[in-house]
Amino acid sequence: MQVTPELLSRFTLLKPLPREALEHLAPHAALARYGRRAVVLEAGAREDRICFLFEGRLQGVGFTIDGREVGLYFVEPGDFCGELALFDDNPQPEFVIATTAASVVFVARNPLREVMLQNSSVSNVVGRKLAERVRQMTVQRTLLGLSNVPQRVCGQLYLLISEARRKDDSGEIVNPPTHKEIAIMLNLSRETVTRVFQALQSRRIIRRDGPGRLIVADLASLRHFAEGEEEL
Amino acid sequence: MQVTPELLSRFTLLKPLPREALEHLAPHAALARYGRRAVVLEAGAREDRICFLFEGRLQGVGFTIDGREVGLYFVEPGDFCGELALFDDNPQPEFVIATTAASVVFVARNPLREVMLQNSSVSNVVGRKLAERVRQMTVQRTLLGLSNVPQRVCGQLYLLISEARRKDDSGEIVNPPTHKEIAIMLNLSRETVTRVFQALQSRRIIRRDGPGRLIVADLASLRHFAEGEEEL
DNA sequence: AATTTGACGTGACCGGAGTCACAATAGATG
DNA sequence: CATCTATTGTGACTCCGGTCACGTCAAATT
Repeated sequence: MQVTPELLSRFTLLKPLPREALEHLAPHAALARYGRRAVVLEAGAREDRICFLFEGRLQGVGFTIDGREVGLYFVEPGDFCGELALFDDNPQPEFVIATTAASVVFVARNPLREVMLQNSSVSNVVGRKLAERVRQMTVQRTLLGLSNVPQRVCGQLYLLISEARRKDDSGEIVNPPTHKEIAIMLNLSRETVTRVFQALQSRRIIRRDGPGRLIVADLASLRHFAEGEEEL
Repeated sequence: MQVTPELLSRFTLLKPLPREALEHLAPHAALARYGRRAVVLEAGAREDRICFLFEGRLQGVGFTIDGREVGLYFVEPGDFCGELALFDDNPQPEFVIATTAASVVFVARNPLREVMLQNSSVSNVVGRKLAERVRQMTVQRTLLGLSNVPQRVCGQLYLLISEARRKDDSGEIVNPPTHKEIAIMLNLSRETVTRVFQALQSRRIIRRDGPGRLIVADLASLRHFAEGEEEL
């Protein structure tokens, strides 16, 4: 399917690009749709394209040597993944899986590399994004250091909100990850996540709103629990 | 203390630079020495320099909200840290601490940035290095997914060897981290790491050689344990 | 040499998260 | 609508790593 420069410009990474760069990239871009649980990027593959998420939610997933899943990061609409291919030719280190039905735009690696090298301001943007990814991984890793497990879950929920929009004293998470998907992010079992969710629901801090929406009714309380000022 | 271009060229990141670039950087570089436990880079600070490790060992360390230490990565001689400052102006996300007496070379950020932007091949090198860091963090995170704790410790030891030199069926770790420093890398208590080390020593797989050297006598066995083919 | 400090070693206890097993939904699919 | 599958919910039990409380030892510091 053909992709217009306008569509490309809707991604924060590509937005600052000059019009001509976008027109140069558009022929090398393709739209794709994935169902839940589909593999978007394959670990170990020498991917020659970058993946921009248009709608839905993706998750970077690794596997331990004993076959256990490890959650690495979530990808929100407007963001992207597989960007390591822009910097070197090594294989993609982790799987990227659609946690919901998702539509993505693939942009071929080499044209994007060229644009990046010619336009040093673009290079800056990509570098900044990669740096941002490192910071995000650091925060995620720090979450794992919390010995109090409910606190860990609340921290993850809080991260999921700040990444999405958040208003006043409440927020919402669209296309929330399943308990299992949250569990592998936090090195927990699915049951433990379920129990924490139960506790939060009974305290009216969170609430489901249909299939694809999780409402955080009391953001302040959530933050208290995340910061350990109160125990669940 | 003044730094010569020759000294700068001994770092893998700077080695490929043309002579004139090194001469341009040298006046903006300074040598510094740190004692054990000294803070080399401060979290939250807007560092305006990149840190190249000449000898010793550094560790990136974060803190959870409840004050617990979290180990993020080790820095080996020849490598560097604080490189996020090259890409954006956000503060340094984590502490970098000397786990042994260490000598480092600081290079001012802005001159290095200029060299990086002018010489696109240099920009590539820095980008590759950052990508490498992301891969390394991914591996480290995956280690944490292992439910078998001795396996986790063996995996970390194995990583520490591959980063240093490794020959035939044995290897050595110079300036090995303390048990505590390994523990925070793996979300374990110091005592647990000690117990695993005891088990490995009694099986003649590892052995201390003076204060600053850890010998891995049986690398094959270590790998077996790391890969879970055998249980400790 | 005496003292202090920090790293390492080791046992006992206990809490809490993993595991297992199964029930109850809710979404997909025919 | 009926069926099937994935997700969520929940209890019971187990076990293993954290915590605490020491002791030992080597190295640095006075």
